Amino acid sequence: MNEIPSPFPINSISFNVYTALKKDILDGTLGPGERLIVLDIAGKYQISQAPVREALERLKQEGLIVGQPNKGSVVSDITSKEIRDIFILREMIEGFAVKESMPLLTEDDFRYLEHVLQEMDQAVKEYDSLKILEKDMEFHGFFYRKCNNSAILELWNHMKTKVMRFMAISNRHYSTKKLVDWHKPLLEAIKSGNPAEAEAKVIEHMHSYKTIHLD
Amino acid sequence: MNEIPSPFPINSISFNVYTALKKDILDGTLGPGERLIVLDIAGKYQISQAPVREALERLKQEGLIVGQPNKGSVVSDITSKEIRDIFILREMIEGFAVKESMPLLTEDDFRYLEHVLQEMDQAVKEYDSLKILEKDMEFHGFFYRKCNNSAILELWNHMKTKVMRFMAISNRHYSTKKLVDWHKPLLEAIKSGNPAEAEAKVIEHMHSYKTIHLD
DNA sequence: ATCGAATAAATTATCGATAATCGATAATCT
DNA sequence: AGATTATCGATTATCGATAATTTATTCGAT
Repeated sequence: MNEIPSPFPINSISFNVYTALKKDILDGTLGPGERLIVLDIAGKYQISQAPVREALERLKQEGLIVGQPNKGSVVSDITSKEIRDIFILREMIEGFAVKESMPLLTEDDFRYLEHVLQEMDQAVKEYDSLKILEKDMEFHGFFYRKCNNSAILELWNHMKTKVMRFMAISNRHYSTKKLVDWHKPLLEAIKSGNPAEAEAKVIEHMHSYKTIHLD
Repeated sequence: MNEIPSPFPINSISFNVYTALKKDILDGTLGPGERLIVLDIAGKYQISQAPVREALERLKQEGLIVGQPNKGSVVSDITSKEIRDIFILREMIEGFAVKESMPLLTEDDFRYLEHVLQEMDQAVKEYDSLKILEKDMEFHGFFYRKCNNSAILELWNHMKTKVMRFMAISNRHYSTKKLVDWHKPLLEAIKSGNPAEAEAKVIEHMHSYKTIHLD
């Protein structure tokens, strides 16, 4: 019954404005603290208030904006403390996600993961930090999807949004050659089929992230 | 900036209808699969569609209902698989939450936790399964709040809603004398100040839950 | 009888307007 | 002056109606 994770009318006005606002928030066009005024947005896109409200409600849900009763909405802030908290959490569960996924992985999966790393490599060469970030998320998200735990997958989607947002806001450029160097041995450990080794590598990996992202 | 967790006008029509619907869902008046038709609800409470839509959007956010584009909303189902997934996740993080909290706990905190257990004991004697459940959540939630990790606290609030809903739907009555017997040694281990021992007890505790809740 | 197209009914999505609320400033009182 | 109340502009919350979409029903052709 619960198959629909996006309870949002695709190709509807509300979905379009939601998408547009989300993009603006994620790429930093709308910075933290910026006010979102229903009538202004409705005017900008030449639509009525209803779909704007619906879009804002959705963004609230995702934590991208915060609102107070009768006082409208502002783009939410996100602190490095929150990101550190997320990486602490990831350190606890991502090893599990990888371990659980491992027995299920096929040759196709490995090819796919290698492909993602190739694209990441390419993005590094192009200094395209958004693309690097996306490929990084894709690589890690893969295991969260595969590990067959709905609670963990849901959690990942939440965390992912916040991390992406933080990277967009902070002007860290996330384009280090090291990033690819980190993922290759991790993938090798996973391919080797040794769960303990893979888990250790994941935890090490998370630790490195905390440094690159936050310190 | 992000202090407002409830972006909802209290004392507004939308808040009232949201509360009413939530109550109906949580106490089972509206069972899984039941359709929620905007105009019907608006008619029932003699209000217009807008606040109903807003309330539904909020319930969607909490996972209590699911909706498909242009097809309205139905009360969501929740499976024992989802609950099992949650306890697997809790097994990974609740030990951490307890360990992190331990150095911060005061005598007042211990007294409070003991008080909660007393109330749980009382609830067991009264066969009041809702109250038992609430006290259980309060006990465990305490550490999620104390552990100083926003991501983990947020996650807890999410998980809590689902577990409570599952217990409300399933006719398991959650009133076992064992429950209190489990918490007492857990609290003792925490009071003892030995993190490793406390963590072990937490994991054991989670394991027992999986049995009592699901098998 | 069964199928599918056409139509009707039900429901959601969107609209534009009105009412309620907020924050700031001006006016009034002590 | 200092504090309290009234007013104003801006914005949100709510409304009732219309448009768009989905679901149910009818009806003719096979």
